Amino acid sequence: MYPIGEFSLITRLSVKALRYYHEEGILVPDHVDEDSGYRYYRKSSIDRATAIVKLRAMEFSVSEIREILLHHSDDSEIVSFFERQMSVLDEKAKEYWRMRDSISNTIDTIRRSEKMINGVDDEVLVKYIDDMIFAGYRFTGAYDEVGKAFAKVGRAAGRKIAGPAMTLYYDGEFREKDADMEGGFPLSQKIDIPGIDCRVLRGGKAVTVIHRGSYESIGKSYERLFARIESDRMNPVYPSREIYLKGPGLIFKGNPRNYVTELQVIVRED
Amino acid sequence: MYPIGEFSLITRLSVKALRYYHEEGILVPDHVDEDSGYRYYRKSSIDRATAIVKLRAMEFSVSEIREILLHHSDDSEIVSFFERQMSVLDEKAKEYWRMRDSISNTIDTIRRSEKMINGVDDEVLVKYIDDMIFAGYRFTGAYDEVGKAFAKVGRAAGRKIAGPAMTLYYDGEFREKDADMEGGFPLSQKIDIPGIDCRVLRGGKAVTVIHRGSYESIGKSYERLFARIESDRMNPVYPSREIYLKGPGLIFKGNPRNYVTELQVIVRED
DNA sequence: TTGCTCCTCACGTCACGTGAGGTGGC
DNA sequence: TTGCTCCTCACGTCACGTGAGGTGGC
Repeated sequence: MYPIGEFSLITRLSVKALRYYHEEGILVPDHVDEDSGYRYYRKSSIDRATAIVKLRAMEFSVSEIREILLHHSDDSEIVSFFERQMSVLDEKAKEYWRMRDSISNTIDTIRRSEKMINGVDDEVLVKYIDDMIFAGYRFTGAYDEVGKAFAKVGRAAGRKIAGPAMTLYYDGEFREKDADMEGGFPLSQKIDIPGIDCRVLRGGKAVTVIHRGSYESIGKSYERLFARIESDRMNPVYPSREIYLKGPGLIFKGNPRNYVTELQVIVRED
Repeated sequence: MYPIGEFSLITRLSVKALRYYHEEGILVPDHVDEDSGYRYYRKSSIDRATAIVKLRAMEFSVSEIREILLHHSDDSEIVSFFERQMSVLDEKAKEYWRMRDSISNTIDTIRRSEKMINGVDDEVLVKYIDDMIFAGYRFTGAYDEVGKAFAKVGRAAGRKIAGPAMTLYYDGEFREKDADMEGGFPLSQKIDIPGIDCRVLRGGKAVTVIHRGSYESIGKSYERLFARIESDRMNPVYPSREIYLKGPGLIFKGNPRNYVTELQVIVRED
């Protein structure tokens, strides 16, 4: 007969755990001294204790273990318990993996954004834009409704997103409630999802400018950009583009004064 | 200003959760009526609430969220929190996967054992045994020390184990304390681990018998087996084999009366 | 007498869920 | 007056960990 301390060393169960298992009735001492209340365990109780250790390691709850120990004494009888528990653990593993993956995605997005706004030039520039794979959702509405397009395309493209959100504007003018526009993302690979238009978006010579601050004041940056187009006698080609290098984040909205948006208008010289 | 119920619908946080976040100071109502104690939230608090929802979905604790919200208001500032949390979730996912895998292994082992004892013949038989890949650990000692060999080989071979535990006996006689024996498992693939001997174990014509019950009475089954070898004038080739078709389980020891062991002695006819 | 082992409360954990019992405005 | 929304306790969760304060045998 072992007192609780020795039995604890043998079974690698803490003294408190042994007392708890006694209380819960899944591992009752073989003898309890009436005067002192000391618990004593027989050698033969070691098997039961190690079975409990193994079942706990499989994350069976104490009450499930009670159920198992009450009715069964052979491995082959509890295969169905194992099967159920396996799918429980499987789900948990997958769930944690999904969460991990989502955080990883978030980190990537933030990092990409940091890189892109690193050392951008605030002057109006003429530059050549590369072709890119782009997935977008086109609709007619108010300018601030574009968020739903990002959400739609974002869900569909997931890990294939390769750059910041963009909006394409098909009208050559300002329209308060019925602007024709398309929100989406550049991708690393083509996708084929109904309702989403994924194709190669052609680049070319473009006039661009960086807008810093909230979207309300974006008109002033367009003014600078179109001034240059006129002075250089270039012809704008629509859709024009807005690229949200840094906008509201995934967790925090952030301070709009720190938002960074690139405006791009492809031009044609006749 | 929204009362708590409306704010709950907007943010998809339960009323109780909102009260708890108030108590914990991470989401304080914008106004609390002094008389009634009613909580009211401004529209501008929705962003903070959705940030909390997203951080909770990443399994940040409430106190971590308090820390984050106290000092930060832009995604780019909390990348290090994300990185730490990602590795935490990564570990959890892997841990659950290991547990899942271990249960899956346990199930496979039990199933295999059930299959093998299904319809075995209790008579002494002469049959041909196939070659097999076998990994074993050979040592000299008492018969009941073979468990350590199974543990050693089992850890090394893991998923490659393809059948029940076996012992090979190299002495042609009974030896109480210094038997020369080897414990191990048949494998599906060769392994190369120092200290463990993995090779093809040759089969051949053999005399076999099934022993049912505890190992203490195994002598009687050997008696039947050797009686047949003698009566048929065959010559035994060592090592002989014991195959534990059903022995103590991974969780329960089970009842020794239900143990099933196959004894095999390869024979040569001159 | 001192140390050691053991005992029984009692409280804490973490993020809420679930009543019980009561109030104020439409 | 009735319903509805909200309020504040208070207790429960799950498997123990962590003291506090005390006892019995060597």
